[in-house]
Amino acid sequence: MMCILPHSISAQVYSTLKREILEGILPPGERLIVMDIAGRFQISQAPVREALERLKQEGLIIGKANKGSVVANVTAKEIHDVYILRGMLEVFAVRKTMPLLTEGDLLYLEDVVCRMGEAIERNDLMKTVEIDTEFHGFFYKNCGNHAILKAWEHMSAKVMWFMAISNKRHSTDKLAEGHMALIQSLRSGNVGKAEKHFLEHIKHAHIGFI
Amino acid sequence: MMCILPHSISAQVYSTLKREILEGILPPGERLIVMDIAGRFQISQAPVREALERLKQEGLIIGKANKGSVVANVTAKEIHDVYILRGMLEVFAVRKTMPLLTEGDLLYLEDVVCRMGEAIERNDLMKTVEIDTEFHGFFYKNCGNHAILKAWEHMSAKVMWFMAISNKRHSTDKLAEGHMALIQSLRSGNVGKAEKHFLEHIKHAHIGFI
DNA sequence: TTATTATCGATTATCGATAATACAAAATAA
DNA sequence: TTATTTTGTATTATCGATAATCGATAATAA
Repeated sequence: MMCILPHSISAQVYSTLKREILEGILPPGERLIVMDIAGRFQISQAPVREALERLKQEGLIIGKANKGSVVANVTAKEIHDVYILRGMLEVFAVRKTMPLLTEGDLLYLEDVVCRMGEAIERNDLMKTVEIDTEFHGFFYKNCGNHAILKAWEHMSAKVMWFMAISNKRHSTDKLAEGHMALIQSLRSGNVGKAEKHFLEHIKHAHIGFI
Repeated sequence: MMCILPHSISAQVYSTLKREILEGILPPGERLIVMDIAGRFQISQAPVREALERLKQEGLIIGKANKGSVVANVTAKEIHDVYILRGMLEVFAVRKTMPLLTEGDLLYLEDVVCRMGEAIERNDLMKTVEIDTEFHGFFYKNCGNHAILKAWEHMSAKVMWFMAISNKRHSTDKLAEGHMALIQSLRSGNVGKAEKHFLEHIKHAHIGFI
């Protein structure tokens, strides 16, 4: 209950609206009227409300009481704020995960990057962004700290949004190579070096793309 | 819309259920049936679902798809995980806020601690916990990083829960004094010292009370 | 004019009922 | 017996309609 199931109606609405926000089809400031969306999907208001609630909690939309919701605005300040938080968390996650990495893990990560390369090849922006999130999410999932994983899950939608915006302005060519290089650092066994490498990677992803 | 308004029905249900969870009236594992709660408050299911959704997102309850929700369990591991995360965030928040503190801010914080003392006097556990959250929330609100404030808001309900549990086992006598001492550190102007003091305070609040 | 109050339209918040789902237990077949 | 299918029950997920709320605008009074 109240879990947004993969196949539930609210989940479909959530996914669709999220994609449209990330792709810019629903630009910042665009109003999201429950009844309109319900009509568009030919469903009742309840699942729409649930989907909007989740988007709001992830910061993709802003809702005012008894008024409607609008697509949030992405500011440089906000990207910077998230970068600071993500930097702290991800450095921690990499530090904790790295000593536990198996060869199987590294092969998995390389496979993820391969799939990312394929998504980039066919210009599939959404898939590219999703796979990037899968790559970084690996460390949050394996760092052994559930609270930090939750914090990542709370902000990952915004990170995806930032990435989608920046990748429309800049080339994604070097994205897969950059991740392969991260794996190289992980293989090196030098934790301090890997932490710095991830931080630099994040910095580039957030600040460099403004 | 979909903001839980202070006076909306869903907000009342949320507050009541949260209080009952924190006070232990609803113990871990207790099932929360939408229809039952709706009947108890003499309302329909919609606001109940909204309240449960929020409790779930805060980690106070766990919901399985198409099954009901149950009150979550508090484990030592979980308290430790939240402590690690909170330590990182709050040290950052204090570091950023401290140089900006005015005398008015310090007087406000002292007033907060006074009110905390009063709540402790009259054995008002919930109020004590709320005021503690207000005290620490001050730094998240003023650190200038909205993402970190959001992260705090996501975990503060759990922090309140941990505190409520621990304060039922241990005395709250020294709680106000402890916070006054924190303000002393803030007045000292020594940022490094204050950071360490806050970290020690958090450590005590989380780990020491298990 | 200016301030205050009343009305209106748009949109959410809430309602009560129905449909869909998952789990457990009972029935059936091998 | 053991595995599979069916049925039943508890509970959520969804529905369509009504009530409550907000902001803006119009009407009124000073």
